[in-house]
Order: sequence, then structure tokens, then C-alpha cells
Amino acid sequence: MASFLGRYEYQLDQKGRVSLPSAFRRESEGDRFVLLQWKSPALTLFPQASWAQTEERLLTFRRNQPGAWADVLAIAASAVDVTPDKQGRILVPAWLQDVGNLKGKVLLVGNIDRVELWNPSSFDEAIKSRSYEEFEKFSSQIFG
Amino acid sequence: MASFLGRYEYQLDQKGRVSLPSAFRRESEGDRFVLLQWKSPALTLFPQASWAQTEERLLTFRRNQPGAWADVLAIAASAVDVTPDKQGRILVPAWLQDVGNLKGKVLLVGNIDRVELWNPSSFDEAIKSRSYEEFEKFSSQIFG
DNA sequence: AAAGTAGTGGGGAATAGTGGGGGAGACGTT
DNA sequence: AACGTCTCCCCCACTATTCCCCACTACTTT
Repeated sequence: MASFLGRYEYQLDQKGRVSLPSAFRRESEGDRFVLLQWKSPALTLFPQASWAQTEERLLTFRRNQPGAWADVLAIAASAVDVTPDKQGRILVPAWLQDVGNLKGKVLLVGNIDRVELWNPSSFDEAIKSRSYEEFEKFSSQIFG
Repeated sequence: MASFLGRYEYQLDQKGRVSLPSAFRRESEGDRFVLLQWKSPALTLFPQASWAQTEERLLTFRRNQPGAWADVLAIAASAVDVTPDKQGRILVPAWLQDVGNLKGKVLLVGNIDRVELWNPSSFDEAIKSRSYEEFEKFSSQIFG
């Protein structure tokens, strides 16, 4: 299974393309991904394989929890299929650049089974705003 | 299986045609669709294949819940077969434009196994009127 | 030092959306 | 039966976007 780790700060060019770090390309078998926003302001990139499972979950949700239809729709509407070009870049559609607040530098962050795209300063804030005590507890449970 | 994702804002021309996004055309094998309204004010477009299953469900419904005959009839009456023309556009009959409140710009939204046609501002309202807390719960169940 | 790998930039061909002319067929009227 | 109207669909033309490809640079590897 893919395991995406590390952070890479790359350029979003004028055509809306970013390079996918070659380490990430190597990790994922196949070159099909789904890019979407579900957690503002970051964008999330799933390899096709794990997206298929997510899609299943969305479908059962839509069927069993009719009240959630708008949430399912919002997620599907924010998503796109993407495939890297020969240079290993993916195209970020304009509307996702907007909601992700991306222009110029983009931070590509590995998150184990997925990749997140962040505006570098939003990422810093998100990381810094953690509680130190909580992190202590958390990390000792994981690594202790 | 087809997986329709993303949002596209296209023009409904004076003849009542809208382009089906090429991404959607690629997803669906075959070029036969069924367009109808079952959830106001949106219109829904099913690829032939998944419509066949829906039709089965309608039939068993009409058989097992005789009280629902009028609902089944209403749905069947609102539905049309549509096929894109050589330019990839579908024709939206006038009565569906009315009930869908479509004129000028139309938002075509992927909803996994189907495509929805929305008046852009109705869509925004529908999306914005969701509860933030509910979505938090929902999305952590899906993506957590 | 040469060769390979990786990120960045941009030209140009192919694809996709938009608008409208015009012909074929359905239908209703005379 | 002939005529007119309306609808639908094919075709052509124009424009914008997308994506394929080549080139340049920096850095690493051999």
C-alpha cells in the first residue's frame, strides 16, 4: 500500500499545474488520482484505488442517510479525476485553486494514504495552532 | 462503473441545448441517458445502464405499494430519453427547463453514478444551507 | 565531467464549448 | 393532397482551454 511521507514546496504555474513529487509518483501504482476538497482550506489527493473505496462509502451513505444528500453532492462536486502529464504534473482546476487558496507556492504534504495540497502559510498556522499538551499525550500513545 | 465528479458551468443555448462535459461523456459507456426531475429543483441525468436498475425498483414499488402509483407515474412522466448530438450536447425539453428553473447558465454537477443539472444559484443555496457540524461528522466518517 | 533525474516554463496542436444556418420529418390546417 | 409551421438534429465556423512535447536549469549519481 502506498505510503506518502514528507513535504515539498513546489510552484503552481500560470496554467494551474503543479509537479507531483517524484517520491509520491513512485509510491502510487497507477497514475490516476482524485483531487478534492473536504477539509477547508486544504485539497486532498487520493490514488484511484483508495478513492474507489471512498466512493462506495459515499454511495451507501447517500442511500441510508437521506439527510446527507447535500454533503455527498458537495463532495462529489468538489472532486476531479486527475492524471499527471509526461512531466509528472497535475492540473488543478480553477475552482479548486480558489477554495484551496492556492497561487504561486504550493505545499505538497504526504499524509500516509493520501497527499494534501496546502497554501504554505495556512499549513503553518494549522500546525502551530495545535495544543502542546494534547500532542504530548497523543505522541506518547503512538510512540511510547 | 462510471464515476461522475466535478462541476461545470455551461450555457443553455436558445435551442435548449447544453454541452455534456467531455469528462462525463468519457465516463459513461454508451451515449444514452435518461433525464428527469425527482428532487426539486434539480434535474438528474442517469446513464442508460444505471437507469435500468432504477426502473426495476420503480416497477417493484408500483407492485408492492399500490398507494404509490401516482408517484411512479409522476416520475415516469417527467423523464425523457436523451442522446448527445455530434457536438456532445443534450437537448433539455422545455417543460424540464421550467421545473428545473434553468435558463442561461447551467451547472452540471457529478454525483458519482449520475449527473445533476442545477440553476447555479439554487445549487449554491443548497450547498450553503448545510449544517457545518453535521458535515464535520459526516466527513470524518467518510475520510477519517 | 558526463549522464541521469527532477522541477519549471512555454509554444503549438488537438480538443472542447458556443452559436447559428439549414434540412428532414412530424403534425395540423386548409 | 398540399402547404405551412415547429422541432430536432446535422453541419460548419469561431474561440478558449487543455494537454502534448520540447527545452532549460539545478542537482545528484556514477
